[in-house]
Amino acid sequence: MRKPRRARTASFRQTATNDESGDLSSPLANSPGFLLRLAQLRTFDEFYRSFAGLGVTPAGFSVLALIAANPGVRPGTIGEELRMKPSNVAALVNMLAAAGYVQRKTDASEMRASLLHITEAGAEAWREMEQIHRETDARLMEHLTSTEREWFVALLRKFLRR
Amino acid sequence: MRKPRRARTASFRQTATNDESGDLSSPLANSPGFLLRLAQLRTFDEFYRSFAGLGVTPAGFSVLALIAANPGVRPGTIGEELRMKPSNVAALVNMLAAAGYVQRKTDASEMRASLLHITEAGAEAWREMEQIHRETDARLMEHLTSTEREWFVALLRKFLRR
DNA sequence: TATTGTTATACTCTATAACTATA
DNA sequence: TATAGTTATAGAGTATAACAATA
Repeated sequence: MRKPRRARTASFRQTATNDESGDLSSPLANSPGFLLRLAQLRTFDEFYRSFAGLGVTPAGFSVLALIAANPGVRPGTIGEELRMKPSNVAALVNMLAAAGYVQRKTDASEMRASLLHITEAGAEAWREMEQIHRETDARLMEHLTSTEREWFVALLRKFLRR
Repeated sequence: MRKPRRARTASFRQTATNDESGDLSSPLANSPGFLLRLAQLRTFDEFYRSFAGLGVTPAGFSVLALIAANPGVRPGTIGEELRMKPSNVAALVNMLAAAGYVQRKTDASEMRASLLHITEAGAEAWREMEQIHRETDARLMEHLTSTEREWFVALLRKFLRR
């Protein structure tokens, strides 16, 4: 359920346009798509560093977060929110259920749907993870000023709006 | 060498803090790590949409870009720059070589190293891809004003600096 | 017949290990 | 012995297909 993450260091110094320290020309150094890819790699690295030993992946963490904040939420809703396929949501819920963090119930008025609830153990684990996650995000952003952080999040949100 | 990408729609409307349109509470809606993850998913979706039929993945594209811009570059340098393991760089170079886009030569003064060069066919393919990539990035950013775009890229670069 | 969800499985990407050749 | 690169392979994540149950 875990995943090691390690890689030779990457670096993108900022110069007028693209190049790197030595003499390497990086034609993608200003490509938002490429930069987002590297940014997410860094994000996962930090996640695994913080959550080592907790037995959760980023995906599992995000599913648990949604269930904790929305008791009775349905798998389909989680999939839309997190852009996961229904089958993969089910697999993650299975793992969370096996860990004793989550329970499936069935909606009396909609017998097809299953309603996801967090258990007491799940709520406790979530409280701990929430704290670690806050610290992880803080570490991710530590090179930015507080104004830059606000802009960064706001721009990411606008980037995602459709 | 391709990869389909499709998912049920995700949406994060912006409100004061976190919630979603209906009534879903999204505790991660302001988490940079989570937002970066979604942003990259969108990036890959757009990439595959644009490059459908061209037989390149984002990774292969980025390797070709570096070789095109840096004739004689070495696999190790590419790995550092793109945060790929040496073994995976080799596999991608194999694919690009099989496509006739890239050639391996050996450095006379460093017989261990292999120097990567783009072929004529590769250069031509790259010119086409470069154009498509520019359009893809433009589409990605179309919801942002030009000031926001500059900020977004600048902040991503700063976020990645170490 | 369409929708919701689950299981099973195939495919792709990334990481690790073993190996060759050169320094 | 350490470094650069490659091959082979295992593991994790994601997608597709088939199915059951309900609407």
